[in-house]
Amino acid sequence: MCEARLLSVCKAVPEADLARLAGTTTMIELDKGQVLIREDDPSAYLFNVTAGALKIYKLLPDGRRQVLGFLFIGDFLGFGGQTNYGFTAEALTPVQLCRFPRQRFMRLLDECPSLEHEVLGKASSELSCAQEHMVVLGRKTARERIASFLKDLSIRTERLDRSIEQIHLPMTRTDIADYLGLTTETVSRVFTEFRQQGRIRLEPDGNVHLLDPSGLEAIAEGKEPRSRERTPARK
Amino acid sequence: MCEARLLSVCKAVPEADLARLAGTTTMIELDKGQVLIREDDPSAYLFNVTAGALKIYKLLPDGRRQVLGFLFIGDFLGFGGQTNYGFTAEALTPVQLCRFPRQRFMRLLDECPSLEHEVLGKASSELSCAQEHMVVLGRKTARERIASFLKDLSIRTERLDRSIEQIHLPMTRTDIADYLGLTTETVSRVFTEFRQQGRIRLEPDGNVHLLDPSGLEAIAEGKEPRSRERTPARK
DNA sequence: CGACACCTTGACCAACGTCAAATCCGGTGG
DNA sequence: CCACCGGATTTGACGTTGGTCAAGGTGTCG
Repeated sequence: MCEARLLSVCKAVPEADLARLAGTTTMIELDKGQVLIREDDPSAYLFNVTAGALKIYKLLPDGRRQVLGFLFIGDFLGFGGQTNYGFTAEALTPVQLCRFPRQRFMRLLDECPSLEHEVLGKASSELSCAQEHMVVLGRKTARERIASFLKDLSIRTERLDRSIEQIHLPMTRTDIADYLGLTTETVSRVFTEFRQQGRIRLEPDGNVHLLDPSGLEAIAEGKEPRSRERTPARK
Repeated sequence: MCEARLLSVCKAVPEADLARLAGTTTMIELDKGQVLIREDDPSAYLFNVTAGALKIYKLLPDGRRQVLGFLFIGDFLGFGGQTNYGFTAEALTPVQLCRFPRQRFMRLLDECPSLEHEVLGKASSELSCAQEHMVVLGRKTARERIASFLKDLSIRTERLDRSIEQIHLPMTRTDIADYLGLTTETVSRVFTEFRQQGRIRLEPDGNVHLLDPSGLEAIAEGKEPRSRERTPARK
């Protein structure tokens, strides 16, 4: 009977089965900075975020880090690797989650097709997000990456709150850099550039106002004039 | 009753339901270069590759391209965007596919939990692949990207054929570049470097021999000293 | 044999990374 | 209330990886 139920996978579970789900579910709380799951650990549990924000990331042996995404209320966490987690998850803020034992949850899927539908839907939309992010990482410039990032957060914020032109960044510049395949310095420089251009306003507490959403949108989509464009040969 | 059945999602369908699935399924064939689905088109069908290879990609307005992946026999294609495709799919070789009407297929999922399990499994493992590729795109050098690419193909080849140290590249250098977030020139230069170091042998028909799998593995994982070359060139 | 698409190679260059230092800011303790 | 500390952020100078541009090579097919 959690408050986030309408946002979570649980919304797909009919009343009759809800008790069974609840019986095996534990409420978990984490402080900022605490690690929820560790890459390559056996995936004994699945989770549903009911409050707060997390980052998930993978590490290379030499310490390079790729942040795969940020999770907020309603996000589901755990599918992917069949037997072991494929990434580390760490709290960006104090976090509250529902924890489901993996085996039990999987068994419940058999008996509750609407739940499996819901989970498949979550997996599909995560896959879409991942594919969109590949475009960002593979083909966009630093400015385009930052603009895409701000736009994405704005859209996700919109789905929860209603304010679309003010967003909150619970993560550090380093997290953003590791998400976008950049360095903190580059992230900082682009933020400064956008600020000086009047496109955003940065507050010290991590709030950001999008003063020029459509301009950011244009940059994000690569519709902005770039110095050199691939146009039909000029000679 | 297709030959690829044991590799495809259909393997999860019990005999009883198989007729219903078959009744709505069409066999599709494409020539090299033909487009199967186009980004943003309504997703009326889902597909299962039964022969050949395809690439899937997204385009930016100015023509920049990100190849999201390559599909081979057994790969499933179509989930993701709920109502429209999220990418274009184009044949790299002559291709054969099973085509399922989306609506019908979705309805069949309700009645056949093992099929839905299978699809969810495919979606999950695609998500894992996508996340792994984010690390490649966001945090690896050109050499590491190429080494990762060769290793991935080697592992996928292993699952189908048995040869792990000889792989085939049905795609062009440009496709590889657009998959790895590089340019054709860089891909070509790294191939040349690996060839000169005796790590690979390139044949004109697209076959590649991995002469030094463990060296490539080390490079792919970023375990290689970031400095200069290694091992004497064997040519 | 020639056209064409693909691939390789070379010279140059710029976007972004690296390294270093200054600044900001929240928290802590006197 | 204020001085101080440490981590986060910003800013600047400079370097490098990989992109750009251009030319030439190679294989295929009609």
